Amino acid sequence: MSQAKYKLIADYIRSQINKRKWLEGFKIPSEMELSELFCASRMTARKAVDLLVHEDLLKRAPSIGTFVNPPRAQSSLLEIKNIKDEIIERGHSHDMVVLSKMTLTPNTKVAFELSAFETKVFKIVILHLENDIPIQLEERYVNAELIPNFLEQDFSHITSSEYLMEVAPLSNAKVMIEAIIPSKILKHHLKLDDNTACLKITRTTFSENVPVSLGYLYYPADKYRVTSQLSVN
Amino acid sequence: MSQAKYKLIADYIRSQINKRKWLEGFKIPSEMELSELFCASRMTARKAVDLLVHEDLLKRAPSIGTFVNPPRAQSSLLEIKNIKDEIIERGHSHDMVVLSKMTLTPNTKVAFELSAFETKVFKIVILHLENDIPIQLEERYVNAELIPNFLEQDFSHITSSEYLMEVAPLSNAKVMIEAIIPSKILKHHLKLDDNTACLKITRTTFSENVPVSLGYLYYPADKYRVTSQLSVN
DNA sequence: AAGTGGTCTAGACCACTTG
DNA sequence: AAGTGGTCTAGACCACTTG
Repeated sequence: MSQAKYKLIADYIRSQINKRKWLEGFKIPSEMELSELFCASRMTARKAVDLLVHEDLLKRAPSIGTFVNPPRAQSSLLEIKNIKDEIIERGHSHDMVVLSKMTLTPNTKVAFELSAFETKVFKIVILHLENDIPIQLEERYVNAELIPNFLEQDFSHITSSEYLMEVAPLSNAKVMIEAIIPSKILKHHLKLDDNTACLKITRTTFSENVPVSLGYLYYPADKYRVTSQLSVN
Repeated sequence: MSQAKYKLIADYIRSQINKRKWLEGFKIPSEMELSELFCASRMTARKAVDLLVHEDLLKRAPSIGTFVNPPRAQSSLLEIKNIKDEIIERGHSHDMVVLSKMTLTPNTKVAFELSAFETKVFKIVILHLENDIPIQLEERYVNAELIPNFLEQDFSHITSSEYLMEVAPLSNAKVMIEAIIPSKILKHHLKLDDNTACLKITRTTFSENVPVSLGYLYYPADKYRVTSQLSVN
């Protein structure tokens, strides 16, 4: 299959950045230079740059040039996106390691959030890797009555979000973002040193206003941040 | 001020959607029709559509047409609330201590965010107290050319947000949330112990798409977290 | 004066879905 | 066969910053 020329140019720029040949603040070749380099018209080179500006990888400064933005995984709070899609969109590899699976009687907090006072809940702990580097530890509780086959899924291939989306389409969610000092076990799984904090996102998801799942998502603070654009009107 | 033609076309489409003349699922005029309607080339009409596809307002279906998307998920993180209003709403007392005020030549990062390559910026550092307990350290940079009287304000009585809102009404903002291990000086000002992380919110605010102000807001992680409700549709 | 990104034109060929 | 979006070209003029 053949790629569009502007995608080839974008891939080239992306790879220079990923390979750290072009670092933060680097002024990339001008649109004219790119178009000559790839025997393309300026509009085509420009389209490649447009793509990466939209991905927040580059930033334009009119009359001056186009520059590499600071690196870092980013995520928009607004979108209900799972970590896998986010990683794939960045063109990186995504892998999962299932650390544990169990059925249990929920503690007060979990029971309250899931309105699971009468039923058991399933718990899974999954480590998500981006290019083989830990990026998220997912600790998830699911109402066992609502999603009876949850534990039988192969969570090294399908994400919990994907499976839940299939069986209980998401209608809304409640999100909380906190900063924490990582516990020993978190430091171990996320390979954190003593100088790195941890971002904790707690997300309760609802299907038709019934709480289905509660997830505690832990991220290494040096590799992950949440971003959001907002506008008045 | 004159608008680019593609923006006019985009505004037209946006207004049709906002006025509910074009509803979810509606097939908008083809790129050829739009270009004829506005006496523009197809590439220009296409650029307008591109813009709205990126905003998630439209969706393309090759060979078929371009359609209006369902309304987007929304989040209360969107609310542009300042710390003072938040504290007052809780029925608590709010006080501010101005730690520093200065005029300086911006570093690369600040210059980028504020597009302040040619001008000086003002910097203020303010500690916000809720019931006499430190709740936010605000480090704010403001384009000195755009807001020339900024430093002369009495920031122990008016917040920077309130003043900025007066002189340069906010049109949109970019927000980033991170977790950090606090520096010594942060620990001191926020009275943090060694076991407490710090939530860092970076917010760039725009007035009519011109970046006006860049704020780094630091919160004690044990006293502050961000919450948000979001719903699909 | 030379270089930059921002915008725009008037064409072109393509693969694909539809009547 | 006619219509759609996807891609691409080889130009053009603009405002702006820089040497």
